[in-house]
Amino acid sequence: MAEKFYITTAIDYANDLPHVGTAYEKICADAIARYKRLAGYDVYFTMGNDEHSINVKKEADRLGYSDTAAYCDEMAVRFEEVWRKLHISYSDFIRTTEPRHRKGVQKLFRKIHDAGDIYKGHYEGWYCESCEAFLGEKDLVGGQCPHHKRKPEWIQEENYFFALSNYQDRLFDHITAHPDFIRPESRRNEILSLIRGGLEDISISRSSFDWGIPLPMDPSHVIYVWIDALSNYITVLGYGEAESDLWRYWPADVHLIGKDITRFHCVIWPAMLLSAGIALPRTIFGHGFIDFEGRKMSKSQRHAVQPLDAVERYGADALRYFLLREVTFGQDGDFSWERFEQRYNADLANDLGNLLSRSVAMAGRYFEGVVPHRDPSGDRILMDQARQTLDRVDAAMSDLQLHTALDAIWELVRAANRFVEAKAPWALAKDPSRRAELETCLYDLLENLRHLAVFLYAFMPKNS
RNA sequence: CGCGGGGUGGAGCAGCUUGGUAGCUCGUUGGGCUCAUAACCCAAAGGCCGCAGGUUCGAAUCCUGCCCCCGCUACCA
Repeated sequence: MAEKFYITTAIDYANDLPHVGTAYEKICADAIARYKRLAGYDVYFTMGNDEHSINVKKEADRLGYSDTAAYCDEMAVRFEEVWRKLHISYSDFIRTTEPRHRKGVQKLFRKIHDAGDIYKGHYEGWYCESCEAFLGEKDLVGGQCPHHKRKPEWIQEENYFFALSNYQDRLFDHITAHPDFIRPESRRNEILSLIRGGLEDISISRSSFDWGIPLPMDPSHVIYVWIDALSNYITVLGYGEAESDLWRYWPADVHLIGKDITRFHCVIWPAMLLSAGIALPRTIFGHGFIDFEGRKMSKSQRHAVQPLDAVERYGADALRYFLLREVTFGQDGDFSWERFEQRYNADLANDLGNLLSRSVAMAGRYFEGVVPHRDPSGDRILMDQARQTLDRVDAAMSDLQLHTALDAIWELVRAANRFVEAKAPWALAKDPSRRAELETCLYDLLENLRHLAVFLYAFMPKNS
């Protein structure tokens, strides 16, 4: 039985189409998932849409939908279309409005409740309607919301709370004892200092609107959207069902998420799992953001790139390659058309494309396209290089260093181009007595292309 | 004292965990080859690795202080 590997991506708000930053996360996860499959693992890879956000409802209202669910249905279709065009090989796509999710969330909620970690309390504070959030005294400037220049209202609400503070010490100990629990290290440090500063209980229900999953013990409240969303990682494995074959994939080996939501994943989610008596995930990896032309992407300013624009112009593999190679995994990166075209031309077209082109042309010209035989006594320069590349790629992928893996592969590409220069097969072809050398040279080149195709499969599945 | 990220040849970046001749891509200059996509290969120029101290035989890499840029506060991964 193959060892299992479970990787998840964050589920996305269904109120707008994914931009390149959103796609980046799925592409990274897909590369990891494909690599693991190639390495023989039994991989499960999930993604989905988060549909219970109040922002989703507002967007549906704005567009004139009388039924928010109908809007979500359409968005789910469009999201999945984008992911398919990027060749994202996900195992399942979960939507938070699905019955299986609702059942799972309520089950988890009940578990936490039974553990004594949910209580009813009052929530009160200054509420800015424009921010849709409570503001602390120290946030106010002259008694006003600093962003909207208006006086917030004092609101009191009766809410259910999750006793997050109960888990402060256990979380801290777990993170300290497991260096790979939160990655990269900078995020880990951030979370540790956050916990050190003390955790407060959080409000986990809303009664001011009904777009969401009702509390099992009080249907007048809906469950806070983050509790709802985080649960997807287990509901997609059938947590809400009596029996699920998929449960063998838990715990997750990697939760791949954006750096902005590390707090939810590294504090609240593990605390929920601890409370419910469920095993914790192995690694939570917070990747960086992708800027566009040097500036943060923004939907309102229409400063963003649609992944499909890039796919139409250069193909999915080119976009995947650019993001995986150009961005140091874990850090922020920048997408610009200029850089993209540069990478495309230099790496894909010239280095790799030309290598393929010249190799195949020579095989055709000298051997009528038939792969020649190798002289066993010939040197193994290129073969040895490929062997080293395999080791380097494997080490890099085990450590989730996607950009390093591609670096290593491209060194092999350049080595192959150098190999051609060194062997000068066009000169060998003019000398019949060196026929064996020529055959070996071409054999090695073609064999190397085959190796490259395997190496590149995880990153560029279409063309490899 | 809010939290965090970054400052490396003209541009964009890696290296920093586990100190020991500063590396990659693009660009520039010169050369080579002709199988191939005006491609590919070789060579050269170009950096006091933000600043100042400290630890060390030795620091881009560890420690301390400072400066500058960016993100978190507005839908957003």
